This record gives sequence, structure tokens and C-alpha cells, in this order.
Amino acid sequence: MTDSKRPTLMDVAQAAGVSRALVSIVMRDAAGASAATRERVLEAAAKLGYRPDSRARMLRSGRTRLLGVSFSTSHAFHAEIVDAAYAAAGLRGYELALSAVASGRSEERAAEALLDWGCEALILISSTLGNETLAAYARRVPVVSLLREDVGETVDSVSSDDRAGIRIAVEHLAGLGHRRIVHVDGGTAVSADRRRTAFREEMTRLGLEPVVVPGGATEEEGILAGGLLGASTPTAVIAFNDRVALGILESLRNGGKSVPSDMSVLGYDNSHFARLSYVQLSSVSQDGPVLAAEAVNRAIDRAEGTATPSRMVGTPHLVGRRTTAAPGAAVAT
Amino acid sequence: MTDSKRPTLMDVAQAAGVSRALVSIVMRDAAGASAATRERVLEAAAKLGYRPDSRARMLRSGRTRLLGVSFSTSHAFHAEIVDAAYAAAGLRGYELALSAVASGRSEERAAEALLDWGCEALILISSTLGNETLAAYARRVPVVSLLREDVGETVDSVSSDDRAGIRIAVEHLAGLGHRRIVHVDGGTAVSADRRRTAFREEMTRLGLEPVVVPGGATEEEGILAGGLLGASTPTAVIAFNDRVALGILESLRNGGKSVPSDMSVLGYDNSHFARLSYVQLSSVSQDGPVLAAEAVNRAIDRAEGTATPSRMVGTPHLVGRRTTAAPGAAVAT
DNA sequence: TATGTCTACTAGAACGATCTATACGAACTT
DNA sequence: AAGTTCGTATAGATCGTTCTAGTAGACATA
Repeated sequence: MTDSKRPTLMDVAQAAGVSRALVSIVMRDAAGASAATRERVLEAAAKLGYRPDSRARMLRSGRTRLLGVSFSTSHAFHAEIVDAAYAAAGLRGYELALSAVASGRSEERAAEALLDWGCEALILISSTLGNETLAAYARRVPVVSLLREDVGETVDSVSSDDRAGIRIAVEHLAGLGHRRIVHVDGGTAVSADRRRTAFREEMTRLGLEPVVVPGGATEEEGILAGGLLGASTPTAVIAFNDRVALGILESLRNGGKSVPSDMSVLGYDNSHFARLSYVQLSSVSQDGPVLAAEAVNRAIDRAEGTATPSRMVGTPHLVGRRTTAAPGAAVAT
Repeated sequence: MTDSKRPTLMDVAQAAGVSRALVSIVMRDAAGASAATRERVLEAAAKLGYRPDSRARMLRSGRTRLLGVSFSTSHAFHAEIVDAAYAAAGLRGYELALSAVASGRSEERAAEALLDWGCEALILISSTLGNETLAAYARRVPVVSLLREDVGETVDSVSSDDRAGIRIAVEHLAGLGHRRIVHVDGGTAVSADRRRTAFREEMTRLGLEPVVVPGGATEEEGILAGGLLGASTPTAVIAFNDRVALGILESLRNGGKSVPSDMSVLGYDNSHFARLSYVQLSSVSQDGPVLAAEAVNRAIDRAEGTATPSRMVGTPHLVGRRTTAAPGAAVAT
């Protein structure tokens, strides 16, 4: 049913009565063809429905103008990042090759597929690969780690300053008058350690007692953590991320507490659902899309040989919504 | 910093003291090499860190063993489908090439990228392309439309029976004793029309009055719809999807109604968050992952020429959780 | 001894593009 | 009139594989 073979340069050349090389020139829109023939060739190409075979093109030219991005199907916010990456890559004339880490598919597998495809650089989103593995990839092509730091000398990293994020969070709540602030941590999640210690340090810096409650990365764990909150009678919680915050909100709601009058809840990530009208979760934003664009630009700069490995750390900012207020404040309507 | 050129067949051949062709035979693990040389070649390849260049391989062999999948970064459930598709493709020795439709990136753009890459078949998830466009693609390679029907003669489709899904939903609620059931529809979303008319027909079949309230595809629209519910004093709602159901739940909660005693709420999609402990949303499941596997197998069968275009319609099933019960039932604990 | 059939291997032509080198006029110098 | 330059066009090599056709040697058969 399908046309057994797609048209090639040769077919177009014959149709237009010129050589293959000239058609190539026209298709790449390089110098060396007159306006008249250019038009004739384009016309023939359009009539045949010709599209250059990118594999052949890549093979010969060496340049693929392809950026490999590995992401996870289980992290919703990766989608937002991929979205932004497409935009940034498009601006510089690059295409993205996506490879997902999925159920039966490891990050190594995903990355190696990208390598086999001839990507000129790799962008790994919240990678969990060991530094030796990363270095091995970096020996082949430039590698940019997005939202994961401490990645070795040879690998670029674009991440968000977790310490600053936590500082902003603590200062926001302390500024509202809170004294008993609890951190529900991220358990074994990627940047959980960093945020936990940052929390301890910031709190002690302000002369407050840092209470940490074990949490995780999902709503379920937020609910569990919500139940453990009472012990220290806090007036505010900083959650590891928005999903955990959502669980905490639910747990408080079930316990008959109202937010923010009985308890302020602050999320992290400023994810899509934090913005929903009925959630209105105050949250620390890492500006994922901005970081994604930055990562893409690094990757391209490295691929084009105009840069050496570097690390960039973005500063998060606070997005205040309805779940944080002065302790005991009247319920927002 | 990066090795300027990766090793090729030639390099391995020289290192092992054999011809390129023989190395090729070993790498593909085809017949025609002795066990001894086979081992010698593999050793040399490993030492050099050789990986076959998939572009060159594809170019020459014609076969890419590549399935193109287009998905949207803005639909969370596409991730689940991609996940399942990877597994199914892996079983048959195929790789997936992903191309996202994102902010500045149309579905045409995404699909054409996949075509340029030499995919042997295309799987389009909830495509919004016109049938002429689909047919044009189908002239090049087999195309399978996933979760979108009415797609023309030349295109395969794997979808879910919306009519059956709605029937199951209506029967579930009617079986529990509900008489006044409302459907909050999907507005302009893909299968909204189908579900709406199915609802009307099923309700009248049971001698019940079919009340439809305008909705949409997101939580926000669910909240709005929730406010419009009171007019007809229903005891149960069938939402267009889980996100809308979540909005309805929220709206009911704000109005002081309790679920399911005052109102039963039924979602559609059985999405990830419907399963969360604090949501426990009853929902009609389309078995997305199962359909995905089916789509992959169709695509491969078509690509290998062992099948002609066909349409398959999966039957959804009901997943009962905590948000549906007999009218006036005691609140579940 | 001649013939055939294996197995293990190789040379060289593809695949569809790009790139380098070169040819051919026409126009412009000198 | 001969030499130079320029714009346009082409032949043929090349990228890293796979594939076809064929060779060389071992061994068995007639």
C-alpha cells in the first residue's frame, strides 16, 4: 500500500534535468545555483514529494544538528522541560532526539540510543548515572546534566541552587512571623540531602530549631508525613516538592486544620498543578523551562566547540499563593 | 576534549586482522564466522569501544527497526502510553523514536521529523491531524492512530469503545440506584462528542432523563461545572475525564457536599492520580498501556508487510473506588 | 583424479546524501 | 588576443555500514 521507495536526490535531479550535486545545493540552500534553476529544482522536488533522508545527510556531513535528551516518563515535570528544550533548540536550528527512561529501560540504555543516533550532545534530565558513566559519555560527546549537580569535571551542569531555594523558603515563612517551621524531606530523592541540610543550616542561622520529618517525592508520602506533623506543633511546613505538599494539604484537611490559618504549607517546583485555582499552592520555583533553555544553549555551544565544560546554578524564586500567610491569619476567601 | 572520531568497522577489522565484512557479520551475529574469529573480533571491538553507527546501518540495510511515536508534552497520560510502547517494541526487537508536539511545534512537524528519520511505521497518540494529512503519511509508511478513530481507510486505528465506556458508567450508577445522573462533557476535546451522545442514548434507553452540563478537559473546568450541577439536583455525575472529576470533587467539597453520600462522582481514564489514596476516584479505565502495546504490534505487523490496515476497538472497564456508592449511603471511612 | 559441497572469509558495489575538485562559458582585464 | 575572474554546473570520491558474488581451502564422493 505504501510507496515502496521514497524519492531520492537522483529522482529529483532527473525530473529537473540537472545533476544530483546541484539538487543538493538547492536543498541545503547553499551558494552555487542560479535563481532560475533553483526554482525549477524546488518545483520538481515538491512535485515528487521529496524529503532529504536525514540519515544519509548525517552520515556524509558528520553534522547531525541533533541534541539528545533523556527524560523520564514517570516525572511529570520533565514534560515541561522537554517542551522548553524544543523551543530553545529550534531557535538555533537544532532538532531534539528524545529517549525516555521507562519501566524496563535504564538510563544507560536511553543514553546509548542517543549516542548511536549520532547526537552532537547529550542533555540528561535529573540523571542518576554514576560519575564514571557520565565521564565515559563525555569522552564521546559533550554532556550537559540538567537539575543534577556534582557531576565531575568533564560534564556540564545546569541546576538550581537548592540552598538558595530553601533559604528563600525559610525567610519567607520567618518573615511572616513563623517560628516553628518543619521540613518534610524528600527521602532518597535526588536533591533531598542538599535541601535537608540547607534547611538545618538556615534555621539555625535564624536561631530557630530545625525539625525534619521524613517524607518522599509523592502525595502518598505527603499524607503520611502530614500525620507526623502534630508532634512538634509547627505553624508552617516546607515540603520537598509540590506533590508532597499536596499530600500534606490533604492530610491537614482530613484532620480538620485549615490552611493557611492553622498551618502554612510551602511547596517546591511550582509545578503545573500548584497553579490550579483550587490548589493555589505557594511554591519555590526552579524555573525549569529557563534552565532547560540554558542547558540547550550550553550543549550547542559545547558541540560547536566554542565552550568548555562549565556549571551554571540558577537562583530559584518564591511564588506566593494562598497556602502561606502569617500564623493565625484569617482564612483567605 | 571529546574523541574527535568514533571507531568504525574498519578500525575493528584492522585491530582483529580481518576484513570489514567479517566484522559486520560478527556484529550482526549472522552466520559465516568461526567461533574463534568471532571471539577475537568481539574482543577487539570491546577494546576499542566500538558501537555500530546506526545511521550508516539504516542507510544501507533499508531496515531501521524504528517505530516513530508522536506524543504531546501537555497530556500527562501520554507518558504512561509511551512507557508501555517501549516495553512492547522491545519485545519484538524494535526501538522507538519519539517526537513531541510541544508549544511551538505542530503535530505535522513532529510526524515529519519521524518520517525523515526513516521510521518504518508511525504511531500517533490522540492525533488531531486531518484525514488527508494522515492519508498522505500513510502513503509513505504504515500509520497507526492511537485513541483517535474515524481516521480513513488507509490508516490503522487502535481506540477505546467510548460508547461501551459510557454504557458501563451509566449502568454502574443506575445499578447503584441512581436516577438523576448528569454528564459533565468534554467540550471540544477529541472524543467528547462521542461520549456525550452515547450518554444521551444510554440514559434514554434506561428511561432516564439525560442531563448534560458543559465541561472541558481540566480541573478548572470541572470546578466551574461543579457549580452548575445543583440546578438538576442530581445524585451522580459522570465526568468527561479524571481531571474534570477532580475539579468537580473540589467544587462539591467547597459546597459542603460529601462524596459519595450526597453525590457519586465517576471519572474516565483511570489516570495515575485517580489511584492516589486520598482521591480514590472511581473511574472508567481505557487500559491505555494495553492499547499502546496493541498499537505497537499493529505497527510492526504492518511494517513487516504481514497485515493490512485494520481498526481495533478495546473495551473499557470500570474501576470502582470510593467516590461512587448508592445514593444516600453512609460515608465510607 | 576430477568433481562437488561445505565452511570461512573477502573484495567491491551499493545506500543517499555531501564535498572537493574541476570544467565551461561569459564577462572583464590588460 | 590572451589571460583572469566569476558564476553556474557536474563528476566522482566519500561517510560507515550491509550485501552480493565470489575465492580458497578442506573434505567427501564418484
